[in-house]
Amino acid sequence: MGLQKDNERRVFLNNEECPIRNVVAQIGDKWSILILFALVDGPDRFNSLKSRIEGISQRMLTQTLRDLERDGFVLRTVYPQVPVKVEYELTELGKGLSASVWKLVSWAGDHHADIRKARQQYDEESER
Amino acid sequence: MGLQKDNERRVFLNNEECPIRNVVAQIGDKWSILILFALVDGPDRFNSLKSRIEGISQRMLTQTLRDLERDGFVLRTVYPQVPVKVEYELTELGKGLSASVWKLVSWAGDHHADIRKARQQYDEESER
DNA sequence: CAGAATCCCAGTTGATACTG
DNA sequence: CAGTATCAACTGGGATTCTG
Repeated sequence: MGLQKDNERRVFLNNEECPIRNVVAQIGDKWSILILFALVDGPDRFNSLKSRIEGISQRMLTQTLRDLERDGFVLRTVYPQVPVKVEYELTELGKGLSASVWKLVSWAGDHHADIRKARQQYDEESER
Repeated sequence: MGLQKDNERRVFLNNEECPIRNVVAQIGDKWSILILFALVDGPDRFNSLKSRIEGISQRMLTQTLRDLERDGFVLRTVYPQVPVKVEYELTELGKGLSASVWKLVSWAGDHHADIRKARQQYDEESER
């Protein structure tokens, strides 16, 4: 797993086998999770995604979709019409990932107030 | 929640209230999760952490610990001896976060093979 | 419509040296 | 021991322009 339980537990980096760096880091970027969630309702087209995901540039949407496709989370289908139509949808793997990430986001949502409070308190204390 | 269910679901960015950007993005950096996991076994000292987390620089360890402390995930205790001793440990909030992240990492671990396979396949296909 | 290609800056990170 | 300070290098990502 890349995480090993030794006498002294060590946490590894640069380990090809490590899912933490290899997967979590992959979706820890600025846009992956947002795209994943934008697709949970069903397939969607490039420009539709672009308009639904606030603030994303076309460059980043393309790039992040490619990465997600590469990892098997997203399926890209081209319909050869004029003009061309391209649909993106979650694979089964992608749905699993989304569900799993969703739990984390839920936790974050539930504890968001605590975090903001801690942050505020920390900032106040460090001012003095 | 920052995520809203409209007729057309939109995903927001730059929303102060949004836990996705505010929390997940916070721990989506290069080191936070590693540090969190390094602390699940119990309190640890600065230099011990540094040696257990492979590849982290002292600068990044300091900085990331500060951020985690600010968010209320980590507690920092200074023992005024000579030389000084500083211990870091997870707060209750931090334990909750770790547990929650752990589920995601577990999922990643379970499906890591699938992801690597997809990645390999994608790369092979794009070579031609 | 759905991108590909460039350019370029701002923020992040690493390396190094110094300190209470 | 546990940092802080500084500077250089790297890189993610936005803006813009062009195309099948």
